[in-house]
Amino acid sequence: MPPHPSADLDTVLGKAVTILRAFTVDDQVLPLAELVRRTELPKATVHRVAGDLVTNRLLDRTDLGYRLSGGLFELGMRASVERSLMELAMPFLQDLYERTHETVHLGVREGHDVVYVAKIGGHRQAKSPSRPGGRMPVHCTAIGKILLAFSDAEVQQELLSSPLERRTPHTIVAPGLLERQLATALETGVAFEREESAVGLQCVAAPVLGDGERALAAISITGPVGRFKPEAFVTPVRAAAQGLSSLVSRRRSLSR
Amino acid sequence: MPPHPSADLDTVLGKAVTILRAFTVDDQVLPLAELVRRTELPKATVHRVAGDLVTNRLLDRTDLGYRLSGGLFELGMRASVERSLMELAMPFLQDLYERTHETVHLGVREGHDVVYVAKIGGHRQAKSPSRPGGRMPVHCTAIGKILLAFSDAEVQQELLSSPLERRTPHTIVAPGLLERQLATALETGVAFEREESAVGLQCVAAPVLGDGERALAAISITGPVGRFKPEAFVTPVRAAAQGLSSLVSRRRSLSR
DNA sequence: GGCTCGCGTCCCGCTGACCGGTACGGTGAA
DNA sequence: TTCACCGTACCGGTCAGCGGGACGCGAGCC
Repeated sequence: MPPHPSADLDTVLGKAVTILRAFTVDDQVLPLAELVRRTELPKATVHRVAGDLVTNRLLDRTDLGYRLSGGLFELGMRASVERSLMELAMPFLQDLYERTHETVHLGVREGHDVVYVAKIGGHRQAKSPSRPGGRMPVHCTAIGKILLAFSDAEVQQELLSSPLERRTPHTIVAPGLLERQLATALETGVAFEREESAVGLQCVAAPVLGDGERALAAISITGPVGRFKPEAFVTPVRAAAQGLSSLVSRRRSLSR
Repeated sequence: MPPHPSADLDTVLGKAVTILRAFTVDDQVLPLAELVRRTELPKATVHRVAGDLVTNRLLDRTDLGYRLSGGLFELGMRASVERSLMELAMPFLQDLYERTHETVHLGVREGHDVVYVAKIGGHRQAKSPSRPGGRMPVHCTAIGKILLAFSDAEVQQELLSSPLERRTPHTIVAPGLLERQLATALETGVAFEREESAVGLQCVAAPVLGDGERALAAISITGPVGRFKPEAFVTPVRAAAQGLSSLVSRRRSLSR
C-alpha cells in the first residue's frame, strides 16, 4: 500500500515526493533499503533520486541512511497559511498555557485528518500521541470534531459516511452519535474528547472562525483524566479562540 | 542572481526546488510571472513544473497565483533534527518566556546564517525581523555569535574572512572586533547583541551544547533597548540552555 | 574457511518525460 | 483601438531518467 496514492510515479517529481513522504514523524533516519521497501520503487531508482534529493538539499546523508534535511524544514515553515496562523496564534496559545499549564494545541483540518500546527506543553506534559506537523483522525479528537462541526455540510456528510477507525474503547465509531455531537458542538461552540484518541487523555477545543461559520483552525487544551476536568477549561479556550478569530478574520488570504 | 546557486537546473528536481525556494518567508502567494522573474526559467517550464508541484501537493493554486502548500509544511516538520530539537526545547523556551515575558528564540547555524527553529513572544512583542524558519546573518545576532563561538575553529575562520554585511550603524563589520567578541563569548558562555541586526533591539544568547564544545543550537532573549537590559537575563538564558543541553546530549542522532 | 544474505553502488542501452520556442485568448491601462 | 502583460496550450526533438542486472562488501552462520 503506497503511503500517498496521489503522487504520480511516472515522473521524477512524483518519485521524489514519494520518497520524501516515506518518512513519518517518528522516523529519524531511514536506510536505502527501508526506503525501497516503503516506496516500492526499484532500488536503483531510489538510490538515484535520493542522491538527487541530497544534492538539492532536501535530504541529508548520514552513515545510517537518509533523513529529511534542515532545508526542507525551512521550506515548510514558509508555507504561508500555516506559518501566518502559527505566528498570529502564538501569543494566544502562550496565554492559554500560562493560565492553565496544560498542553495546548493549534490544528487545521486536512481531509479526514487534523494536522497539528503548533503544540505547547511543559516538562511533564500528558504524553499525547500528537506532534507538531503530525496527523490524527478528525473523528476522535476534540480539535477534529470542532473543525468538522464548523465545516461545510458536504464535507461533514462525506466524512460521516466513511468508516470511523477505532482507536480506543471510547472512540466514537457510530456515525449517528458523532453527528449528534457535532450538532451540539455547533450550538455551544466547543467540542470535547474523552479518551477517544488515547486512553487517559481528555480535551476541549474551540474554533478559530474566519468570515462566516467556517473554521480555519481550532485550539484545544489536553490533560490527563485524573486532575483534568475539560469543562473547567471551556471559557479560557473559547476566549483564546475568539481572540485569534478576530485577528485572523481581518486578514484575507488565509482561505485554504 | 539565482537565490540558491547550488540547485542543478538541468534536472526537473533542480527546477522544482528552485521554484519552491523562490518563495521567501514574507511571500504569501506568487503569480506565475513573478516566479519566472525570480527563477529566470522559461515561462513554459515554470508553468509546467509548477503544475506538477501542484499535483504533487507541494504547491497550492489560488486565483492570485501559487503558494507553498500545507503538505510542504507537514513534510518540513518531519525534518528530524529541527523537530526533535523543537520538541525538546519547547518546555524550556516556555519557562523562559513565562519568567521574563520577553521574546524567546531557538536557532541553529546553517552556513553563514542563523535559522530560527522556534520563536515565542507575547501580544506586543518587540517587532524583530526574525521569523520561525527565517534566516539572519550569524555575525550580527546574539544567537549567531554564540553558535559561532562554539563551532569548529575552521568554520569560524572561514566566516571571519568573508565580508560582514552591515545591517545597522551598530553592526560589527570589523573581523578583529568580532573575533574578540567570540573569544569572550567562548569564555563566558553567553553572547550579546546591541542593535546590530535591527535598531532598537538587544539580545542575549546561550549555547545548547552537544558532546564536547560544539553548539547544536542556541537560545536567546530579545527585548527593546529601553526597558530591556540584556545583562539581567544572562542567568535565566544560561539556565534554559544548559537544561536543554543535558537533555539533548543524551540523545545521539542530533549531530547535523 | 566458505557460504549466504542483505546492503549500497555502479553500469549501460532504451525510451518516453521533459523541454522551451512559439502562438493564442483575455484583461487592464494608455 | 492599441499595446503590454498575463496565463495557457501545443508539439516535435532529444536527452534525462529509467531500472534490470552485476558487483563489492561486511555480518552472521555453518
